[in-house]
Amino acid sequence: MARPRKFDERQVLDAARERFWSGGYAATRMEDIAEATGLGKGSLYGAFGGKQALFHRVFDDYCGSVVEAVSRQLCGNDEDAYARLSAHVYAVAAATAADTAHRGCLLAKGAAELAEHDETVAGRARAAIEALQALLESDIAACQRNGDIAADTDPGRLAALVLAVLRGIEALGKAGASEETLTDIARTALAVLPRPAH
Amino acid sequence: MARPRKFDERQVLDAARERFWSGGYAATRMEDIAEATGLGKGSLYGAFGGKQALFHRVFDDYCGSVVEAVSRQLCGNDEDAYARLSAHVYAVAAATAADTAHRGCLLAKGAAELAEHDETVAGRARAAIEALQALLESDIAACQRNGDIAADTDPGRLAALVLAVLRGIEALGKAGASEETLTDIARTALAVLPRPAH
DNA sequence: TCAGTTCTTGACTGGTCCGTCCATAACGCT
DNA sequence: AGCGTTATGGACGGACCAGTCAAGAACTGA
Repeated sequence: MARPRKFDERQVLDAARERFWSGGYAATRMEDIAEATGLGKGSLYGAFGGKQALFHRVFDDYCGSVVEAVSRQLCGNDEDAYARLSAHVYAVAAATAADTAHRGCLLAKGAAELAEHDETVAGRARAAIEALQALLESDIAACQRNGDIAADTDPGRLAALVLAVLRGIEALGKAGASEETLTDIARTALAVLPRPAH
Repeated sequence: MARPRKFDERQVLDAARERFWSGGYAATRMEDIAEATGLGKGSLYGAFGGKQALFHRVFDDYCGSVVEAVSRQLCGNDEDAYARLSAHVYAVAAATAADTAHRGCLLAKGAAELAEHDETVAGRARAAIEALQALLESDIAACQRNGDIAADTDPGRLAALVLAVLRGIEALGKAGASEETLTDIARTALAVLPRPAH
């Protein structure tokens, strides 16, 4: 009936994410995104509404995909729960160190720039953080059931601590800490988690 | 000989910091700062050179004052080293929770927005982080000498971990974590630090 | 009091950027 | 093929903003 879209929405969102991620919200121009995708500005506005709406869409997608990725890394049986936790913590350190451009995480960057004045961004960031904490808590509880972590500590508190360490690794990576430092932090954090008495 | 300045440089820097802190670099207009201080734009440019130069100045001052404040909190004799460490960790959690506007720390916010594209900001942030780590390490070493923390763990690594936790507390606070959560993280972090065997 | 220097102010410039608009293109249905 | 509908793309409007400039103000030393 009507003229079909020539572009793939997914690709446009990916390109937009790339731009917002490296430049930040304020410093990214809609024209940058238009050029990056080959679209005209009219199409961009027609499809997504405007700069803020586009960012919200990108931010939502990003938060969702982060939570989903962590969920895949942390869900499983009790026997491997500690191995999954350990792998996840090291993976965050490695990924942060590998991010030589020091862009950090879009979740952190977007929240830092906009959360104070944009309730939508703030709410979405809060929800993502809570989801991550819940995933960690459930994995840590599994570790406790399997005897890999002392059962006398509240798993929620340990999860909050681990989450803080992970976000801290991000932050230090952005400030230029070396891969060695970040890996050391990951190792030390895992090492200080309370082990059950034998 | 010449006409003296009517304004206090310190007050202008404070006002500028306030604006950059809540709005971010890109979203703050030089005119905002001019209005906040009652100065004309010409005076601002005459005294500080430009927007970027002014931000660098503000950022430098902020980093310096943070390091200095932490230094005051953490330096002292070995007997009180653990008490100082503990007080500092709780203080960061409390300060983050008290920051209801969720602006976080200008060091983190400025680095998040600009470090990728501004080598001066990146370098200054890195230097500040290293200074904070050194302060923590020296206090933790004092704790070890005094028998409050197990001496068989490298103080540098513990310091890096504590620093990551502190930065993580900041990040979670910005994402909307409750005061209770933040205080719990502080408590748990202190609790998991290795104690010497009796 | 006058000269010389530095500070102040706000209007102005040149450029940037968000968002709109419109002429045109592509498609399916009848 | 003709028509209605939706997508495209680029030019345009209007607002905003960093930085400049020129005219005048404030001060000191002679």
